[in-house]
Amino acid sequence: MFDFTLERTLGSARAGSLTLPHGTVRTPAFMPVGTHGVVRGLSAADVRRTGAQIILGNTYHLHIRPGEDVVQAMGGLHRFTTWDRPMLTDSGGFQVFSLEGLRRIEEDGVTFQSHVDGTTRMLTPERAMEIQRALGADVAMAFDHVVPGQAPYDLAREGMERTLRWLERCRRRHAQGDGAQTVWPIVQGGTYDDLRLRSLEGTLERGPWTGIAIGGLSVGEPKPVMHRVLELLEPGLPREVPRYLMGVGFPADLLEGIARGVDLFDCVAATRNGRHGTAWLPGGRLNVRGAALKGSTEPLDPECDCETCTTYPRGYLRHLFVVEDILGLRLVSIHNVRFLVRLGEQARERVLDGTFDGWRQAWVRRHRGNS
RNA sequence: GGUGGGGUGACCGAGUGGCUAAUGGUAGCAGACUGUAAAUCUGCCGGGCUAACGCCCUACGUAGGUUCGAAUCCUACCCCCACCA
Repeated sequence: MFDFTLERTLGSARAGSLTLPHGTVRTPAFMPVGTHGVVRGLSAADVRRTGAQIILGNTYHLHIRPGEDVVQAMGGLHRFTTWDRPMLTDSGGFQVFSLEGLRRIEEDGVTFQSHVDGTTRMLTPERAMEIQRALGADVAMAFDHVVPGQAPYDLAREGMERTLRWLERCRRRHAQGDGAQTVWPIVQGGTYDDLRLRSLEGTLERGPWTGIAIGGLSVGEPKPVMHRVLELLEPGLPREVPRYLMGVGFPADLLEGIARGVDLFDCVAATRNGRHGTAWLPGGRLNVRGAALKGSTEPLDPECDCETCTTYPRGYLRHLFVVEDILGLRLVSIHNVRFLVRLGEQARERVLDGTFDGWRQAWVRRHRGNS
């Protein structure tokens, strides 16, 4: 039910096949984020057409609305969303970081003040696992304590050690389940090498795992630091399970991550930028609202095969943003998601045929700007 | 023809002697966004010079006037709206 087959390695880069209850995921792969059970603005059919093989949902958000009991009663997250391919739910650990000011962290768990209605909600490692079990995604994530990229050593250590203690609790609660779902641990440790290595060691001690995630990156730290942490961890990561770099990233980040041994990525930037009118192109990002696109009959990205690029001229997409029609948000989101999914597909081909590294370097060089 | 009201920057619209290159809003332009509190947020928005502080020019219908100083007061004219002839 949970299997990962490594098809080829090229330096640290890998190509593999991850089999989950709802299907197989060819890696490397980008996973669109569907926090509320929807990849914002896109229908399940839209997402399927981007070639996405697996999408995310979020424990915290779905617990608040509509409630995991409602989702479960409707047949689980797959039936609820009509997305019948693999799914992964994030544990709510990231909200410990992003909802700073609305939450209080204690050893037992985290008390959130709902950003929706202000009600108090408690998330513990056990609760996070129970909620995810009710949601019923293929993969559940361990409940972790994420700290900012600039976090001082003591805070990073506290978050890392707590994440390990919580991991033990997640593992135990998960062991009481029926085995229909797997759980992946998350390596923390901020930007500190010794903490990262201790986190990895402690995580592996509590294994074995069917996958392993690296969290707490792209949360404000400089890019070279993220690369250094990935390079530090890579040799110690088990070869036989997929590695998931959480919350990353921009197009170039995918390639840099793949080069450093990462198999799976997720990021809200594709859809958020899409809604905000920024499109990713091979040469860098483009402001779709920009006056330069007025009247343009060119496709958004002539090299892209997505619905948006094969159908609509730039001048029309700009118009949609100018008149604030929701179609514009959807079309650029579709393109950005397809852009990342396709980047994963291309990277996979290049790993399989042995030309990944040169291709990646040329790609990143061409893709100017820090997008 | 008479009476009353009104003409402010691309548009709408404040302002009724100095703190006003002129509140707000819209439109326009640029930027940000990385396990989604985000269809959001930020900046610019008369012209010229400057890396910047800043300096100069033009500007509140038109032309004069009063005043140390006017978008704001006075005079004439032009135009718009309403009502009455």
